[in-house]
Amino acid sequence: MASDAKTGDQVRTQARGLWDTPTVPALAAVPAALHAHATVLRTRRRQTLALALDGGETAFIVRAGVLTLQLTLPDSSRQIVALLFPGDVFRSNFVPPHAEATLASAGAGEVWRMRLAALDKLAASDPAVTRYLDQALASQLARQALHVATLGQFNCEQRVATLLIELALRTGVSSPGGVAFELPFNRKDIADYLGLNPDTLSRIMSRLKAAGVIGHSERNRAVVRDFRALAARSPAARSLLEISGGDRIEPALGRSV
Amino acid sequence: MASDAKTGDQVRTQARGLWDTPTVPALAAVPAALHAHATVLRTRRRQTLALALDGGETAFIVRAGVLTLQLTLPDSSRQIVALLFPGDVFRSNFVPPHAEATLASAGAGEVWRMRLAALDKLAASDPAVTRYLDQALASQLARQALHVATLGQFNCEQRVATLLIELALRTGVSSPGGVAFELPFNRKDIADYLGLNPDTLSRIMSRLKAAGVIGHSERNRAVVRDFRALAARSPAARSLLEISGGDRIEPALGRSV
DNA sequence: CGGTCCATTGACATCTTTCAAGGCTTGTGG
DNA sequence: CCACAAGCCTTGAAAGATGTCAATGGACCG
Repeated sequence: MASDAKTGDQVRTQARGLWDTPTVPALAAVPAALHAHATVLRTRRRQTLALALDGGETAFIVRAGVLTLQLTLPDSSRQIVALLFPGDVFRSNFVPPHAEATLASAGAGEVWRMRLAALDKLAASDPAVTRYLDQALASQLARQALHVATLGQFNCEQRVATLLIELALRTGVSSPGGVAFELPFNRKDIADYLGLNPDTLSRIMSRLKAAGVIGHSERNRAVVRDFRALAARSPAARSLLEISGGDRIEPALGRSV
Repeated sequence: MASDAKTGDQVRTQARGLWDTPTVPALAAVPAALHAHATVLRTRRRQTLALALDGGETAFIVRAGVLTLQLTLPDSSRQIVALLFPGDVFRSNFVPPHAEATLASAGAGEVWRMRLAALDKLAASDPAVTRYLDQALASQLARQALHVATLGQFNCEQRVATLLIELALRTGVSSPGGVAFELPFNRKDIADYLGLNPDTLSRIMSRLKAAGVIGHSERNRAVVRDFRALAARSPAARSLLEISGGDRIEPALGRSV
């Protein structure tokens, strides 16, 4: 079955796909026109971005790093509603009223900010911008749908596996021990994203470590030792591979999921 | 405090807001241009709508009734990802790959269908269409964010209360016993939307009935006897009121939430 | 009238959270 | 360089919430 050769290929393919090229197809196509009209923000870890720019609606385009969209409803704890990766577009009118919404940078990153009106105007005049916005939105909505399914149907372990896969695909780099990546969030953040509690999350991570799926690593970093085993634990693995990893990686893992 | 007068006002206002006028502001503004280019579909209860129109991407605009977007991932049960109400727009490229997605009509309704390419073309040439699509999308994303928070943070009862409020605001009609509305879904559907199991849902409903919050009613219908008590059980009540009910209703309930 | 489907409800199993204790990492100041 | 403090992470035990299974009952349909 030439399994040795295949394995070698997969590793190479993964390393390339995961690190050297833009992981999100849309990112490559961000129209230059946007840059000209946007303010470039360099964000630090945990920095929050004001949603309203002196009263007006605002649009954000993620260029590097990861943003979190947090929502706190009255008498309820915080939910991290979505993770925004490079290429993603966020508009301040995407958040519900009467909710405390926060856009925060998880790690260091770069964000382009502009007035919503300016973006609209740009979109109206430049078809490339329109196409880009459409595509970015479709990708985000698809991911949001997966996230909803994750929260609604998955158990603890499946949720954690799903997040690890998503982060590995987005920000992972192939290294001797497996795919390594930053965890730009602390336990509480991850728990709030996955709708579970930090203690439970910690237990799951310990279990995954014990099973050899992920490795021990420093604070704020993680290493996936056995990507297939991880993928086997998330019903969303195939979908995430296609969305985040592109076609390069998907065939390599198609069989194992 | 003139509370009698106020109560009277509230009831009248609610009845009007909930029934006689379009509940979604965006709906009123659906550009006529869309109608000319769309196929009008009359949907029956449980009818599914094919996502691809002979190979091409498709767009749907809900005019009447409620649609459900269902997602089934491998080795996982079905999740109803979103409810689509009149005015909402759905594009077939909003669903993730490698997932079995279904768009289904909950009750009888009317849907406009057109090719995505045709809609894009229309949006490019008609600013009113663009504005409408933007607004519809923003509203849907805001609701989706609430739904994520609902699934991630709310307990059973809060989730059920949230759905009841949403349906009451969208499709409810003020009647002697309270606000009555169709439940276009069976228990399993509701459970799949809220990420819980039908038995649990049944228990919650019984508890709400016992508490006098909702009334007994025929199959497929529900009556909210005490809207305030219901609103008090959902952290998302205020947000839903503003999104779905418009400003007419919100002040009336502001104090009780 | 009987059959079928769906809703309800109890008993029990399982999963998840809560609470509390302890350990590890990081940063600070001597 | 070490000691100490603060914050975060880990882990056990117990409680609570939710899911599962099975029996029952009620509504609709032929």
